[in-house]
Amino acid sequence: MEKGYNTKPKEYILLFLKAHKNKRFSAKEMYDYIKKEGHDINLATIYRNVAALEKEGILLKHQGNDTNYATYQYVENSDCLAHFHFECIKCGRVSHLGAKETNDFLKMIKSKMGFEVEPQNTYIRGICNHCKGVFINI
Amino acid sequence: MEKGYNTKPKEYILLFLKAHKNKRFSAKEMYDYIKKEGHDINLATIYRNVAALEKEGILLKHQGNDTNYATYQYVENSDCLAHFHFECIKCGRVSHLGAKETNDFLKMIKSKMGFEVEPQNTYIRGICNHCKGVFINI
DNA sequence: ATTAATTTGCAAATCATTTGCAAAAGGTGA
DNA sequence: TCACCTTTTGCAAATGATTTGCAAATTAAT
Repeated sequence: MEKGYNTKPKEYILLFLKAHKNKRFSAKEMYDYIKKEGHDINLATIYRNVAALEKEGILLKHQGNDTNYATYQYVENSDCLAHFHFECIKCGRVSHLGAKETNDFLKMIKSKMGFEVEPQNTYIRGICNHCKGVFINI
Repeated sequence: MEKGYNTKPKEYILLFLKAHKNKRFSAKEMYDYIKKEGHDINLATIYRNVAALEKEGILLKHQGNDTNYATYQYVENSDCLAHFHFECIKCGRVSHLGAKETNDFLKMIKSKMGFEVEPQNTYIRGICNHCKGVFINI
């Protein structure tokens, strides 16, 4: 769960982002949407909250290469959008890399290469634990 | 070659970036360096020039995920030191991830997942800089 | 309810980047 | 080389996203 106090603004932000999973919104967009829903909120509060939520690993932050503002999105840990896949070149089994590790990697790629990666399309190929005999063979 | 007029400021910028290949600099950093070299230049001029040079594909632009400013770098077309590959889902172009980044990722995978990855078989899919209108890095 | 710690709202501050405009410089062709 | 037209520069002001200081409000625990 999220750390810190449970406040109205934080709740509005998370409710909104969870209701629009896997889409990315700028602070201003969240602000407008939440206002439109009839709730009062302050833009600075949104900035403070998304910064904290990102640090906690609850939101993903994106800095577009062509836009001058950041966007944030809520992703389920179990969502394939959030992670890389492994495909075993021997048995074809596909496993899933954690969202956190994936995100660390995405950040690195982005900062080092300026490359925009789409995890859901990405399969990393190698030899899986089964086929290596590390665990039990099928 | 670069388009447009050949002006002093443009020359200073390119000379500086070419003298520091594969490193990235913010507009302000270029400004400070060029000033320190004893040349006069204006910050707005730097912004206008790097924007143009990026459009021409001469410079790579990076928007760091943690910084709120863009950086630019001059990259040789022939630079290729990688094992990991990027495959653009738009144009199919394949580029190469740096050896350092590849290795960092391999280590992470190994320690987190016990997974043995074979980089040469691995294609990471996304949208390449070329298709984003930035630069080709083959 | 009291209290201490945290968070909010507001307005002002920051900071990177962009823009308008007049002056300066580049390139071309006579 | 000079005249001419186009592009680029420098400057200062504008913009736009994000951050910050601070007093007031809210939270969670006692």
